[in-house]
Amino acid sequence: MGRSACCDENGLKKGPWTAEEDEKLVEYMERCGGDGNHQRRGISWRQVPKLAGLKRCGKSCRLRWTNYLRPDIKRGNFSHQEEQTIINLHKLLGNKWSEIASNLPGRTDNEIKNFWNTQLKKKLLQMGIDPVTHTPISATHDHLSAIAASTSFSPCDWALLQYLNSKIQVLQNNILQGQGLLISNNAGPNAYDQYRSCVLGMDMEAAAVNYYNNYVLGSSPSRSCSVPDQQLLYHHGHGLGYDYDDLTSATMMNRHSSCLQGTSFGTSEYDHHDSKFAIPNMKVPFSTDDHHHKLQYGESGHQDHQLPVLVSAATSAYVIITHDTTAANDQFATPNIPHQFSNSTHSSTTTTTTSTTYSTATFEIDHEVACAGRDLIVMDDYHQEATNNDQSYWKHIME
DNA sequence: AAATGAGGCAACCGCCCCGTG
DNA sequence: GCACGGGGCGGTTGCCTCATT
Repeated sequence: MGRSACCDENGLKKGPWTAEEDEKLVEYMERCGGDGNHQRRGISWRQVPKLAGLKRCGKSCRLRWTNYLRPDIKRGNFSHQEEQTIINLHKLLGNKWSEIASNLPGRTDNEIKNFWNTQLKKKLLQMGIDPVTHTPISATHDHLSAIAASTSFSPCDWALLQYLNSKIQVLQNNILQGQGLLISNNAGPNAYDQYRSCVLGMDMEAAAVNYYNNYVLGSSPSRSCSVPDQQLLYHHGHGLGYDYDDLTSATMMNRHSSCLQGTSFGTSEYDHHDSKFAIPNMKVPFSTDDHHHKLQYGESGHQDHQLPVLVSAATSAYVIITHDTTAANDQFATPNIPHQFSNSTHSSTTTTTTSTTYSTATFEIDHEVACAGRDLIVMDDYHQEATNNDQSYWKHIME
């Protein structure tokens, strides 16, 4: 037997709340000593309207209080940081608005849900990102998405798959160009390949062929997946770091020279300094384990804004560094530009959102640099620029 | 100036989960 | 184990505002 809706009871008001009703509810809640106290006293929300002198159902009171009248609610536009937090959490959690809200002090699930539905969704679509899957909208990626959804990867596999994806892009490009299935025609070994071969003893080319034959052409996934699609789908060389502290953010877009030209891959954000956002069962090369932390920055160093980028020989790439220049946030100077970009062309723009001003500089990684197999680590203004080609470094932080 | 449409957002609805008797 | 009530949650609705015609 279904339960009757709480508002079905006779004489109860529905619809928008008046100032007078708000006042009564606030007065009652204050009398109770704040949120939750009435519950601690054993008073249910159902009793609240009676005690507060309201002709509303308890549920309506609860919603009005939690979504609007609560004193700790933050009003006003969402900041750039909040936006990014929502996007990142939505990527990990989906439509778990309450869970997302719990990470945004002063914001309610309803508010976040509305903000997502009315603004963020559109924004992502404009960027060419599917707001449901957070993956680039393209046939190629849809195909890979389907594969990713049914396969599972160990931490090492994850890194491997990034690499394999770059190979697949090459393959697909070749197919498009009628060149056949030559997996290594234009991609010489880079430092990353060498690292994998030498440290892990893996034959990358063979692995790529194998992967492509079995999982792409053969569509024969045999493992279960614990890694979100988008992590697989972001092209090898995609930026993986993201600044949660709103000082500098960076996005890596990677495109293949022809088949993917013009395709926006959008952002690939991953909070690598706060484990609560970490994707389960995934260890990324730049994980913030203490060992790495001390190794790179000493006991008290920071690495929150470190943005490692692996650049495949098969790709050209852009790095977009977005720097928040909102007065309140501009505590640090402009981002360091890694010397890898010193000879690269770049452009810059300044964007102002409702609450944030940020400048965006785009740097094209020189193809020769990419082909030289440089493993780039892009640092923000907070830290020293760092470059690391050192296999021992990667070995260190990946183990 | 009036009509219309679009977008934003507060509020509601219905389902689900969990605790309790 | 079952029924019930309370609370929480996500999806949806409908009102309000503002821009456009």
